[in-house]
Amino acid sequence: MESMDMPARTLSARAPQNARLTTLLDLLEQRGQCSIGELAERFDVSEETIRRDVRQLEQAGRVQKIHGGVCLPGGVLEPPYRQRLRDQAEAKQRIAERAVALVRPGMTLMLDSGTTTLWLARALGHVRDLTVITNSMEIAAQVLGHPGQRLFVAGGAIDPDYHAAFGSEAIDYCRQFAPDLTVLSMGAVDPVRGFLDFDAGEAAFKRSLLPQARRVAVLCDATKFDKPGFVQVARFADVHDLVTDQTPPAEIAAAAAAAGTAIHLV
Amino acid sequence: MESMDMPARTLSARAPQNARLTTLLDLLEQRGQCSIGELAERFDVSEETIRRDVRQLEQAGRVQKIHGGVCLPGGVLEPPYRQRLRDQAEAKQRIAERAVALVRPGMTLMLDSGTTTLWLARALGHVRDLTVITNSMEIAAQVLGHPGQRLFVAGGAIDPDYHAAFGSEAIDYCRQFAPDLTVLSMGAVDPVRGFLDFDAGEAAFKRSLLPQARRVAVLCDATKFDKPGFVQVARFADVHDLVTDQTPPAEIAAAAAAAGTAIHLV
DNA sequence: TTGTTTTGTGTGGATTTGAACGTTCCCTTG
DNA sequence: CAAGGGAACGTTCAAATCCACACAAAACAA
Repeated sequence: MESMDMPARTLSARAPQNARLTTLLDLLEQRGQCSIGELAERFDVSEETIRRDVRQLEQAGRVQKIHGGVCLPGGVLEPPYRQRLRDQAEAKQRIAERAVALVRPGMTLMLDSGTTTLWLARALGHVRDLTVITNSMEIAAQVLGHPGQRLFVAGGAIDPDYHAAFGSEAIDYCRQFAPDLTVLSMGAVDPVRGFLDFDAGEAAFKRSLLPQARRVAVLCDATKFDKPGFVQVARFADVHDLVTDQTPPAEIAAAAAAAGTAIHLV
Repeated sequence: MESMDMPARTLSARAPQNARLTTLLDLLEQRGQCSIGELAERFDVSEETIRRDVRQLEQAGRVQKIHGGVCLPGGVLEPPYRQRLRDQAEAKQRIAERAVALVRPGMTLMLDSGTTTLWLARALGHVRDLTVITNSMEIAAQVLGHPGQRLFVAGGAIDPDYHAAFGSEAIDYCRQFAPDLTVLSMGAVDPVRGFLDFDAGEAAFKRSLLPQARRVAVLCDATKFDKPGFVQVARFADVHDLVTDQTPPAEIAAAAAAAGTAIHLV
């Protein structure tokens, strides 16, 4: 396994063949972290052998190497939501700060799950007298830290990837609200099919929000313009505001103009 | 490296760096603030090393440096929530670790909002194949960080003091589940009236959980034994297990024994 | 036997740690 | 209000520790 011409992917899916690797993982899950020397003594092998094992497990994403030892993945320095925030972080943050201008004190806001909307929730920290409805646990945690903001959460089964509820309970719960502004993040934008997403459940939830909203804003960075979408969420005519960080392609700009969607650049 | 007969939380000297950061954060959540010298002595490293750790954590936004020590971020506006979390923190943590013994892999758990149940959610981090239902945003955030645990959240209007949903939507949502174990924290215990709480809404939510549960456990520290309650939540006969940190007064012990409530001391 | 995989050892490089030293900040005293 | 003492802070540098790579020995299978 030294040379890199063989894909290390072979052991990532199923359980490791080596008995020592499984025992090591068990030990880690029991203890949370171990030092290299400790493990070497425990298995009665050299420290270098342990390091090789740890390297394999790290490539498979099962553990995390640290100086002096090994621990379970999910570092202390990065709470889970921060990891996903890193992608296109500057662009998303700028977009979120621009979107704050769409919000007035006293408004009722619906924020769907998504990293860009999470940035928006953060940027709204100083706005008082706000009512926020969301299906995202991350956004809920954020809003709870903001004094003077009321929070309503759509519950149900929580998707472990998105940390949000997309089920029928969440859809039914949101139907009772008539938010002044509904803010959505989106997986892709297509000049013909409008706003698209990759996950069917997520898309169905977002679609259900459209009829209730007085105004709909979509936040997306420029990387979404040349991505192939999967499930349709909204047409251009459904969206009043599109906040993005780069001038969209001509076809998209034309479709937005024809449908009356205002484009806000940052 | 010493033997590991100590509890996992009090790490032996010379643990890997990441372990120190984790433990430092845990300590800070219990105490609210610590001095540099105190931490250096606690971890048996130089003060300079602690300062370097603190710098890292500060850059990650997890702590805040102050002259002479370190404290949790958030500043002057301390929500009552964090105060309760620190109150009797060691006792609650010990109680939570004892309560882990009531949980088996594969179980479905209902955890109500409360600082002791939040400690339990933390202590359950390494238990695989668990289904958790909760109305607490804090517990939800905690469980989302645990791989292999499914999460269902009861939503609705979120109480800004408790960070949890107590409304009729939450009650209705929880009615569909039949958890193997329902864990409640409680505001007070009375030999005659049983288990009591201070908030009517919270009490109504907890009461609604009792008929669904196969087994009910109450976690409460000893300070709850001589507090005057306000709203009744459950009788002794409704509760199968009471986990606490000190021998309860004779009247309470007698009432528990008469009703068949098992008392677990830590 | 031969070839492959795993393990142990040695070396150079990288990271972390602790002590020393100059600076900054807080608080008391005049 | 200013000055000064002292504690805390950040920086620098040497020592210790840890890590990755290379290569040889050992275990194993064909």
